[in-house]
Amino acid sequence: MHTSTSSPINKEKIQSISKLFKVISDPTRLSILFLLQKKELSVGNIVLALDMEQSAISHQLKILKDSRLVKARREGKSMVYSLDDLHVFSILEQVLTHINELEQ
Amino acid sequence: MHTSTSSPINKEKIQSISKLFKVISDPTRLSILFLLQKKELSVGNIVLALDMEQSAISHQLKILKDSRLVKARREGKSMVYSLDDLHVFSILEQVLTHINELEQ
DNA sequence: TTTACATATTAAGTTTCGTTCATATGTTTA
DNA sequence: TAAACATATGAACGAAACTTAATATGTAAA
Repeated sequence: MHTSTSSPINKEKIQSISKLFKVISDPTRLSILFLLQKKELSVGNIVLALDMEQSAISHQLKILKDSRLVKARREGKSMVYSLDDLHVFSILEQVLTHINELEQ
Repeated sequence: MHTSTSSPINKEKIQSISKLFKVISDPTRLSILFLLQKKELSVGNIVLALDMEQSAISHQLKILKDSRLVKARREGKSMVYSLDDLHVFSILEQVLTHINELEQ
């Protein structure tokens, strides 16, 4: 099947795709996504896991949330984040396969 | 199958993945990749198709080539570029599907 | 109802990145 | 071999993005 026949690639689509890739091209955001694959986590726990400033993590979480890749809910004083887009994660796994193959 | 069991995600892997995504997160480079999916093209033809400066295209082609996503061969006075990594293109197609689903 | 805790937000500072301009390199043709 | 053509390269500029520092907001506990 050709992508070109089923859905032509116009400029808007290029923009959408590049925006998505830009979001998941930052190491911090990528790390957060891989962390959340295992289980949902509070901001504090993400900060601990990645050993970064709380403010930096919050900024990146906002970008992930605005892109609808993660969602958040309040739990007492904490905010608990989890993946909101499993399809994107399957893309990440495919890339991991790609990287692993390159290593060999 | 868990990625975490088959291949743990360490910092180097995160860096590799983010580098790859960074390369394909630029609209110009993405456009070039989609153009080359259909057929190989000379620099001049890519310039015509995207209506951009020759220098800008050359710079982006270099980045794509350094990342081993495209390859080049000389043909007379021209350089002809083609995809060098079909696996990355299958990732792009999956993303296209993702985008198309979001539209509906 | 203060105080402590957890996260979000704003602004500033620094770096990274893409484009443009000018020019160099390489190839063919006259 | 000089001119024309095709592409690559280096420097400079502006914009975008990430981090940090300071502070605001929201929730629970004392």
